[in-house]
Amino acid sequence: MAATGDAAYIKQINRSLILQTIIEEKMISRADLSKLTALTRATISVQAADLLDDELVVETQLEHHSVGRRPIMLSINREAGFALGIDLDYGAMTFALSDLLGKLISLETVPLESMDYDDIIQTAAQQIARFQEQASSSRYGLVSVVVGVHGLVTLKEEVHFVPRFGWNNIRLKEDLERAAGLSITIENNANLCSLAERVFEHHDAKNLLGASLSSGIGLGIMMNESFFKGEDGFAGEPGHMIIVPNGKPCSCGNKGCWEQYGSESAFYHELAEKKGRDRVNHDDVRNWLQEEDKTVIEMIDSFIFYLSVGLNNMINLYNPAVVVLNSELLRIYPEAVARIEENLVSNISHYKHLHVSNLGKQACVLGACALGIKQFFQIPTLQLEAE
Amino acid sequence: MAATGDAAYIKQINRSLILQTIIEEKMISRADLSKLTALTRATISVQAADLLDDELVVETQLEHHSVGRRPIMLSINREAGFALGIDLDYGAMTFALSDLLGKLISLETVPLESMDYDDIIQTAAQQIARFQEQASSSRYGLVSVVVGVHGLVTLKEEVHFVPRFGWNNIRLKEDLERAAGLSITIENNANLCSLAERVFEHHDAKNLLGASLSSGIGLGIMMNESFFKGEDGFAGEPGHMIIVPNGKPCSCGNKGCWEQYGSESAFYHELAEKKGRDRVNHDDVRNWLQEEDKTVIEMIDSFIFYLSVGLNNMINLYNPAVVVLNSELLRIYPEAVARIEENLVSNISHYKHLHVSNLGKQACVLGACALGIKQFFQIPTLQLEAE
DNA sequence: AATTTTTGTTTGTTCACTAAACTAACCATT
DNA sequence: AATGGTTAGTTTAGTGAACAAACAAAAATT
Repeated sequence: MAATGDAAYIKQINRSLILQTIIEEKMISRADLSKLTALTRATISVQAADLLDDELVVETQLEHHSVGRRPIMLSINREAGFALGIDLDYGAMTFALSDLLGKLISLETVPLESMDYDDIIQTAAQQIARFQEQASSSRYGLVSVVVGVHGLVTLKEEVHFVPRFGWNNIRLKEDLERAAGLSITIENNANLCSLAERVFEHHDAKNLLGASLSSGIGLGIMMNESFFKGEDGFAGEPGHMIIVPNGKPCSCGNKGCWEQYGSESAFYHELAEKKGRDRVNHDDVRNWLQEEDKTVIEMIDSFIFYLSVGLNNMINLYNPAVVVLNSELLRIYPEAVARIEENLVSNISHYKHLHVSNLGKQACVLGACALGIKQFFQIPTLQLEAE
Repeated sequence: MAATGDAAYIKQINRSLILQTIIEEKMISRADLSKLTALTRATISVQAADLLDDELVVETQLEHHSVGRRPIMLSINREAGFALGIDLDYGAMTFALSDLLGKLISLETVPLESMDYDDIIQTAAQQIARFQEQASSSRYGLVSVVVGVHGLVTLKEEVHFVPRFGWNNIRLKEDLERAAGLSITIENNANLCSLAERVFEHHDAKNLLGASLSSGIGLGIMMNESFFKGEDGFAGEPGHMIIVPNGKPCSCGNKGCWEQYGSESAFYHELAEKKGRDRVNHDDVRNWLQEEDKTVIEMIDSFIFYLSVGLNNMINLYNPAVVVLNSELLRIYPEAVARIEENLVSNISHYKHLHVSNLGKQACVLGACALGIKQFFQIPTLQLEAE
């Protein structure tokens, strides 16, 4: 059983604390680390020596214009290793390589021609090998590979269900690890998006919801610096929350699910019907909006009403500090946030801020890199600059 | 800043682990503790000596019928102190005194004649003093006083809002601590109910939802052995989840909130209307059910439909292992669970078990005692026998 | 040049753990 | 009764990481 405590455990705790403080402060002396962490200067010196030895931090001499001995500044050796984040989306895989402070080194999107599982594994493995080669000259090489999957992922990182690919209970982790020859982390894409918002954008939000609106509605829940996953890892499926009893039928077996009313594809689908078209896309909507097309504005208002109903429910259930909506549609509708907030009037709902994401489609890969960095440093919280 | 590690911290971690193991195993030797905790026998001996010294555990010699030296069994000194749990409900306060293993020593309900805040504080303080006297001969006396409040409680234990009492931003903790002269913990009643279910009933459910249906719908969320509270402490207010857009108006300012459809009082209210009565109560419904009254059965079915809609939503958002419904109404309708489960058919919803609570109205005070015991022993998880 | 101030290192102590040897107590067999 | 085997619990020596305090280094101020 047992997670017992011993000296090594203490040292690990304090090492994490020190690393985390260095990342937050960007550049800091041993003396200041001692003040911030409440560890003695002696302890800091020993730990700093270990970190220097491991090449995880570097020393810098700055000029100094106050009394006392000049401090030796410590900062993260950001190129000691690299993190690879992968967004395994329908139709395309996106790869992001970042340094240890989350700065993007390269960002590439590879279209997925084949839907065949083995082909996808092969393509991914080839790309991973390429990035591994690119990172190989650094001290630690590729420190992590994290794959974002647009579906249900269990606590054991098994892929339980991915609607667009038609995958059921796939052992993606094992298959990809075998093909690529290194350890891989599988995570739900909405979780990665919410982590990205937390790490790169909302440094004050300890409790954050990230909702991705596209074909369905994905929800990433960051509470107290960690993902909220529930018993199996399936927490946060708000798309199948019933908001209209006996409403539109849904593929899940129920009627009136939120994603039949509040997802972007529901919006496009209904708009196409109203416009008597086969399909409409993002650019059509943008043009209609510039022309102040009445039908479109009415439909957006209706969309926002149903969106707000679901948001109201999530806010009541999770009490987040910040809610981030990742939606291409809302990005082109400047009043979106104001319009939604007009609907969030209950005196029970408590949240601090509602935003439309700035990270957009990069959120998933950025979150994947961030997760890899967190794991590598073994730190519970991470705050980085997007550049 | 900083929660740093040092030797004392290690010792505390291992002490908690040992105490928790003794509670789980009820009676265990040092040698077996060593096996279960992976600490060496030497370490266990030192810690056991401390615990004996603190009178938190006692030694027992049992007869023994196998080879080798006879073990000295350790078990919790259950009467070293007592926990007091208080349910501050509208109209009545319930007090439960338990030993350190959660066995009820006394259970008393005091009607609240006055609604005046100061009178309530006075009454509570007097009762607390009585129980403190009762516990005073033990080594630690009253080790904790936990008050369950039927409303929103912040992370700092401020009472933000209690509908039935009309309280807003009340400093109940401070006022009661001053009047009673000891430290007091304030907690939301639904949280305490869910803790009680976890501690006394569902020992395998790491992730549990406890929903209390009465005048409103309260939700206690136990995830990974701790309360899920959100940014302010207000997470889990499903009563104000909108399940009927533009539905019945609610006091919260929205329309179509779940508690207008799925709470017991909504049910009674609507039934009274249908029956052309001023009001109906629990016994009326029980009688009608025995007579197989058609109106009542129809109405229960409708109630269960709306109840299921909300449960479906909570299950999708939290992915719990176990959902416990605390409802007097459902207790007298034996098919309740089966009927609800007929509605939970989505292939996205994941939960393991749905139950109607056995603890009923005692859940809150039992959970309050359990919380006090957890705090006193400083252990993250607790499993006790209800007797 | 001497003084003050701050940074970082060195030395010695404390504390909780482990490992291994030891003592204690019991059963089984001869 | 004596011996051997087995399990329970204690003692002792050693390790690692923290802390405290003294010390050394380096800069600005006087």
